[in-house]
Amino acid sequence: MLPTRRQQILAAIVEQYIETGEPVGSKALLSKLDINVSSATIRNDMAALTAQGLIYQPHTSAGRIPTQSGYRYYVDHLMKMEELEETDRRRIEAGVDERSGDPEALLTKAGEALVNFTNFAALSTTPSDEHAFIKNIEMVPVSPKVAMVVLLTSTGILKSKPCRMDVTLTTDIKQTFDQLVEEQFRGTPLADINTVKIQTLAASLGAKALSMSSLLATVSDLAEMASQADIRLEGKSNLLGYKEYSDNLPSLLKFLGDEEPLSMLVSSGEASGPGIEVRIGSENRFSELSNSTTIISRYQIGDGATGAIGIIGPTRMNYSKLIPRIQYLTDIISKVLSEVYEEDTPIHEQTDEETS
Amino acid sequence: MLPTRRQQILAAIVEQYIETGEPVGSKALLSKLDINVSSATIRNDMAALTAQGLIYQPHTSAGRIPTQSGYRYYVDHLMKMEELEETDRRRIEAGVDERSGDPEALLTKAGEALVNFTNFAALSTTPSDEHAFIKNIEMVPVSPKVAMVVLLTSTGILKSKPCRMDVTLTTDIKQTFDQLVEEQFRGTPLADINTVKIQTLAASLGAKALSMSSLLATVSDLAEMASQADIRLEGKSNLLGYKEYSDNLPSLLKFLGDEEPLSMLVSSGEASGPGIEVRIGSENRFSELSNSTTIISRYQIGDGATGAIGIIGPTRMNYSKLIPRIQYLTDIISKVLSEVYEEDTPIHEQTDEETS
DNA sequence: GTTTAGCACTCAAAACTTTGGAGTGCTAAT
DNA sequence: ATTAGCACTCCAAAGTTTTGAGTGCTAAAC
Repeated sequence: MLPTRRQQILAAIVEQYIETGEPVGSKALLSKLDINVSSATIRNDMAALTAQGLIYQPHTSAGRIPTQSGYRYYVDHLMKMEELEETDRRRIEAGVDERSGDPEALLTKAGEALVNFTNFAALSTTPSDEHAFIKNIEMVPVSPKVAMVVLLTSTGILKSKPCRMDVTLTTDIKQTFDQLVEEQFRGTPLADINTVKIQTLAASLGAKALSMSSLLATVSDLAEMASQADIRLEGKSNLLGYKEYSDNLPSLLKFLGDEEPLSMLVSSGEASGPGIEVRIGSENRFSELSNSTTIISRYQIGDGATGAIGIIGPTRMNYSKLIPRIQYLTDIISKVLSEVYEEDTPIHEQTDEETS
Repeated sequence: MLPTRRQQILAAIVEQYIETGEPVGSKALLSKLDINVSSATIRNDMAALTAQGLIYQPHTSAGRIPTQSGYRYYVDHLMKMEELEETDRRRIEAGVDERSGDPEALLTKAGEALVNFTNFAALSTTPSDEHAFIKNIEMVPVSPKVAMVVLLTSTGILKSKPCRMDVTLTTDIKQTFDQLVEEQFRGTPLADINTVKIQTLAASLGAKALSMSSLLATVSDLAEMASQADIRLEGKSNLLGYKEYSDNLPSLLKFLGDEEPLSMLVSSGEASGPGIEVRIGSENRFSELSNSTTIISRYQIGDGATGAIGIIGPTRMNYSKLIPRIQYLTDIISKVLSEVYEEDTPIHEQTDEETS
């Protein structure tokens, strides 16, 4: 455990550096920390902190900058979370004002809100739930050989895809398909739809298999699409301008342009439930992020589907301000989505009885 | 009309400058243009071209750079379109390989393809058609008071929106709605759906109006959403790195982040049909684009819906190479989409007879 | 033992200077 | 109309100087 004064000094260095972006010298600390020691004493402490790897000098005659471990120590032990003002809350709420409860729209809005109030890049994923099931599948003819197939899940995710048929569409085909949906798909967990299931199903159709095959393949694709959360990243261009990125912007932007590493980034957290996770520099496992911090927060709908939102920015970011804000945004998302999607049971049948 | 040699000189300056980005001097031209005059002669011609405002010098002792008018003259009179190699064609085709014919997916892919082969920012709009009509509307309950409403148009655009009900959903409500869709909406041109129509319709429902009102409002919203093309811009971050933007990148990116000016940009072209339009510098009406060129090309599905794709980049771009490529990409888009959506008539009824 | 004043030292950044060369415009000759 | 020749301009790159913030160390003070 660090002596108190050294903790104060480290905290002051981190906060000052976050604010100004300039290396912090002993004199500057003196005025910031009204503490009754001389600059020489502070220099001694700074030398000790440097030896411990918590701060470093960019060159011999410069002030100190926090190292990655320095930030980590600060976040873990020294940081005081900044309380949210009422106006902050209201601004965050306004940013995700999406009354309809469409999860995709809401998450997009949340991402935009993060981009706006953090000035970093923001990522968001739609909810995914291994227990999600198919609520409905519709097939609508669009032209003689093309039908639009639409799948809706219990978590409110809607995916659609055109299906190009091998044969001309007939009402017969549509009826067969609708029946199949009714008997085989509605209520089925997404996880249960796989190529094996689709193939055995096709086999059982006998003569009708031919006309159904491309439709079934489309259903399978849609189930696949709906079960994996999609991830989006916004505000990449916010990252320009941060001088810590001036060297390696191209490689960072390229990295962020790919979906795959991003979703690894999101999913690689502790598999545990909700919570906020701060990864500093190389704690993100990707070399492209070695001078970035990610703050990723998980939301949960009722006690079912989960997803994440978060930001990516330079390690020099205002942790004590951002963390509570992201936390609050996450809480709102959980709340709004839970209101709409909490009850897992389809109401179709229930209301049937009620009204009769 | 410019004398032939001056034309040659202007063309050579434009081409050389496009290639290297450096001001072009008289000696450099001498070797590029094997022409039997001395550098002094060329200098005289260059002085004349400068006087006419077609080229300029960044400073007294530098070579020449094309002005906006210089580029314009080049594009209008001097440029030789570069023929497409077979491999180019194939690469472009591969870039938009989207067999399904979903217009939104296809246009997104086309935008990505443009981003990749031009290294600029690319914009694309989904098709919009004032004669488009409603193909189908589905309403699927999601929770006791929320239904997902999905609208599909004759042009293959699918829009969905959750609708939060004032009352609990019942099968009765669903039946009423489905009947309404059948009788009032299916086949109706999108342009005919407006708040007046919705209100008169609601009035005619009598007692049922209350339970229908939010659903009808949602339908109205969806029709609105479906009738206006959405526009997307990709590859903004490609614009980093061009030194012509090093000053005013932030304002440019901010401008490109807004949808509204972008759609004005796309729609402000001559209202005429298909065709490719090159706007250089201030020919784009926005001050933020004063050192950018936009190349915007319109595609058309059959003889109905139209949309646009295009690029935004610095005025220093390879016009003779890009224009034919964008043209070719446009042709492909038109062709692929026409194949699927050309026939405007719903086939539901036709096939009914065929199979009976 | 911890703290402090004082001083020599270091080094990056900014300001300034030097140099080289590409390119021009002009003039007088062809 | 074209050209050779020359004086001139001015940027860019490289080199130089100046400045000042900040350090580490030492020896004295608490």
